[in-house]
Amino acid sequence: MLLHRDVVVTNPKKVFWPDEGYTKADLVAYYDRIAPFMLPYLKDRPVVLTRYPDGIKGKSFFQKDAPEWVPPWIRTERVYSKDAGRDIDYFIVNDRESLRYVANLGTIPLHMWGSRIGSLERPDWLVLDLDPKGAPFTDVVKVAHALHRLLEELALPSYVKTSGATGLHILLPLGARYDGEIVRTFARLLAMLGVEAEPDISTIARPLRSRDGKVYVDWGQNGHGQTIVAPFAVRPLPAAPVSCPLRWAEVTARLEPGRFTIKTAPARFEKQGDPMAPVLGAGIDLVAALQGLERRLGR
DNA sequence: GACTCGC
DNA sequence: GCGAGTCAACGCTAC
DNA sequence: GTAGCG
Ligand SMILES: [Mn+2]
Ligand SMILES: [Mn+2]
Repeated sequence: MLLHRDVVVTNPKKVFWPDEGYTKADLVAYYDRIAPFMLPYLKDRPVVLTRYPDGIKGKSFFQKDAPEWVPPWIRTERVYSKDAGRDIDYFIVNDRESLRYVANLGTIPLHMWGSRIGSLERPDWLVLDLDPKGAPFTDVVKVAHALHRLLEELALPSYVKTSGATGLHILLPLGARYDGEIVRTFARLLAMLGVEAEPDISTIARPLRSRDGKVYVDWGQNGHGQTIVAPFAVRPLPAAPVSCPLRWAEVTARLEPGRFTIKTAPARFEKQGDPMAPVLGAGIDLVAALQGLERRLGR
């Protein structure tokens, strides 16, 4: 492997979260400490950085294309973008120093593809993103439970995390077994069934104005080049909350997603381990799942 | 945040 | 050596 | 073709 140099934090005392006084050094220290839990998810995936070089109150921008000047030990992978009509050299964050490097660029959240280099057309998970738009978080919990019940009926394993902001993400393991197009279709079907179970409080309608007060069941992040906020990613919000893997038993009306921050999350996972880790393991049998759904519709 | 350019 | 200027996103659906 | 959304 190319020789790494240790990433020295530039401007370590720069305040990134003014209300709390958290600094850029705090951000990098968090990513450094959570790396053992976070890196398995990032491994071999194109990532999208959301950079806030002047902290959460400053101007931000997305970054997909790694500049020419990144050090040679930073891995990048070239992926053709049809829409942009060009190649993009995505950052690949497979080790602690690379994570420290992108954090030092002022990256607060990292988003990641659902698929890996070598199997870019076959995602490792299906994701449903439950987003309250003016809805109470307790409604997000209700919709999550409706989906969890449905998935249990179908004998499908699922894992849940906070988005770090106001929503929840439900992931099903796929093990890169299926083409993204099929996955997308199945995700839309699951989203529709979730809304069917909780029609008064959820929707799959895309326009923001038409979903006010409801939980948006977003299946659209399943697809080529689509991303989700990585588990353990930090959000540019007061208190520096993080996307936090949960046990299903924790998903109750009393769940407070804001409790999980760069200050509280590391101890939690060092103590309890990561309940979402199995999503990276063996994938479900989609054909059997569709047969199960057919039986269910027959009743 | 980090690079390049002009002075 | 310094300040100024520049750059850092795309995929997809619904209309 | 593109506005809207993530
Ligand atoms: Mn969301
Ligand atoms: Mn700056």
